[in-house]
Amino acid sequence: MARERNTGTKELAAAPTLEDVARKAGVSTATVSRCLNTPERVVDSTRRRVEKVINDLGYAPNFGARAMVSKRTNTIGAIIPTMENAIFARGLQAFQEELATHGLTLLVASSAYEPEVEESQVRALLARGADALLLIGFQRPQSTTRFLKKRAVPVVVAWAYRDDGEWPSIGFDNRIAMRELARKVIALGHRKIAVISAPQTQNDRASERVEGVLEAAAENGLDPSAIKVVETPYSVQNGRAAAEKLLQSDDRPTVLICGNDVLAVGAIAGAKSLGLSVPEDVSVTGFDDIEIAQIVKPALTTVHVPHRAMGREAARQIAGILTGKAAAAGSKLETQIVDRESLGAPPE
Amino acid sequence: MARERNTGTKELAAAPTLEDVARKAGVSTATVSRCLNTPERVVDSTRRRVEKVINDLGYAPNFGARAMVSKRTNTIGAIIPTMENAIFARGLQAFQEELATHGLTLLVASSAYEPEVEESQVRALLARGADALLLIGFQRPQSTTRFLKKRAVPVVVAWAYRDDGEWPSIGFDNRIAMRELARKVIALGHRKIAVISAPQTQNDRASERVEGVLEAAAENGLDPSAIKVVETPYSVQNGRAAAEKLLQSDDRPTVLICGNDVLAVGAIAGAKSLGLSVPEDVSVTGFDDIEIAQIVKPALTTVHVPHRAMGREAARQIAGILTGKAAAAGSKLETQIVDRESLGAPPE
DNA sequence: GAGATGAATGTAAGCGCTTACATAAATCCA
DNA sequence: TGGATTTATGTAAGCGCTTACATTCATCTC
Repeated sequence: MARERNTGTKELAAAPTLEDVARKAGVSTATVSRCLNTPERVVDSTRRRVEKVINDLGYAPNFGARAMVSKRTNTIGAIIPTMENAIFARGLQAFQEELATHGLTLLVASSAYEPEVEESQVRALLARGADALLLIGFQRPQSTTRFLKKRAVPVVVAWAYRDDGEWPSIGFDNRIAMRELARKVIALGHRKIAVISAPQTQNDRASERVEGVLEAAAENGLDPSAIKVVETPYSVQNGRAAAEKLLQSDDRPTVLICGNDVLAVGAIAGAKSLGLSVPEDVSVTGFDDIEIAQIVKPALTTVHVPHRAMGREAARQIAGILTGKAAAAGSKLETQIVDRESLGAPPE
Repeated sequence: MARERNTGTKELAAAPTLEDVARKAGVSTATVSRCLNTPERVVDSTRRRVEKVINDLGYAPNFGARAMVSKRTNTIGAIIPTMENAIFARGLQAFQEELATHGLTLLVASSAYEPEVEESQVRALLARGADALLLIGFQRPQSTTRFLKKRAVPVVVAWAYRDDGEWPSIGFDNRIAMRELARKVIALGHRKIAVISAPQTQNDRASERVEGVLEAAAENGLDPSAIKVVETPYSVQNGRAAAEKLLQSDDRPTVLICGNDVLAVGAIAGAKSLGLSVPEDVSVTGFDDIEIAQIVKPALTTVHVPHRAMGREAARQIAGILTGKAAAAGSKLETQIVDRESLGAPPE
């Protein structure tokens, strides 16, 4: 009677299978499967009996087996650079919520900003049957792109926008957004500008933002090469350290343009620790407009990114591709400068 | 020659299979499988040939098929209440890192603090083959517990500690931690205490923290029923709104004890918006000691939770269970009050 | 009331992989 | 040099599921 299973050293009780349910309910596996997938095709009395057994046994269909035969997992993979800070959290949440309304499940992996990790996550997610992928930014090794192309996986890129990119993208133009902010900074009279950026290699968002600053400088007759650019991974601590170093140099900048809000919050802390007040002695700007930007004192002048709209739209386009309704066209979103307290005129 | 596949409307190119690789490399599927799993059992020349084909084809083994036959996925599922704020981020990151050193992969799902969502996530994660689960806190519907017991899945609970719990837990005693903090508050002279908590139903961390406050009050001869407890979901906005309401009441509390740092940061903002200064007019305390606690002005007096240690230890115990080395014993961690600026003596 | 119709259920193939077992080839030793 | 041993590779079963097709049985229709 008892089936011979689980003879190894494993402690996990063997999960009940479709067949277990079928046997106990006195029906065929096909009927059980139908109860799960097309209940209207099973007569009530049978269905109730089967459902009871399913409950009694604590049965849950084996996802792998199901995926293997139906070739569809309704799972979308997303690979974000980090979970540590809030940069991607809100957008991802919205992405998830919107996916759910289309019956899709999200699987998240984080690459720690390492291209090789990203590639292995891509493989892992596809092996797990992800029907489509959400990636951040365009910059990645050829090998990853080639692999993705070969597999012809639907891919959507977010947090960046490019209309001639490898894949449709839902995002904004990082360069232009930052250029606008830099123009505003320069218009206020700042001439000694320093930038605190994330490492620019393999991070197009970071490098485009820096470009934006340099462009605005050039436009205004400033020497771009005179702008100090410090690179350091996104973290409050790093932002603080970078700011302290920059502000202790002989030729102190009057403004610190930061690659994102996390660095900017650190920069404010760094300025304060040196006894400088923001924005009277030195101005600080951020990018992203995450929650913390409103909380820090002085509140951060930053670039607002429509995170939720971006996540939602990305999910919609993916759902569109998967149902064959529409080839995703990408979508360019607008950012907007949020004027708060941390940016003022330069001293004197 | 070409295999007949992918005849549906799907756009996804059929992923290459083991057999595709085998055919192209002129070997059997068993050999290809061995190249992947036990390369030392394949002669060099063959292995190199196979590896080349694997690369050319962009082959990645189908995870579902693999899991189905090997009964092991090396995947651990974690279900956290929310990804929105940073509460769980750091601990989860450490959990992940430690899992990786044991060759285990993390799959994260979030329940949005909804018990039914949690249960469905449990099922989804197990269907996906999770070898073990990390859950937050002990409180959940019977049905979920029953299901988990029936399946005999290894489960470890974090962010709470109980030595007589259903499962081993890696965490701390929320009640005692909060009681210590409340004692300190009362010792400073506060008598009009209000609590801003997350909704207590189905959240043992929240309810135990509230209990801790009431206990400290009772110990000190205060009437626990005189303590106002406001419940609102964790968010800065909600914390702010709750604080504003509380601080505008006739009998204004002199301290707002908040269920976590996110609410506390909101509470500080609320106090300020009413023109009250913290801690001179009203004190505020938090719980968790997330990054934001040091950034907000005034810096938050809060309970430091060893997030990273907790995540790491949870991962170790899970790895221990899975390798059969050790039955997880759980582990009680110590929290510690961090004295910063937001808690002072009551006014007058 | 006999054949047609349709609803409910069963049968069995096959998805991509691992692995026990079978076989073939290479190496060894007296 | 021939049989025993070792090493490399192949063969095929079976993991849990879905689904096309086959079967059974109750209802109709004239």
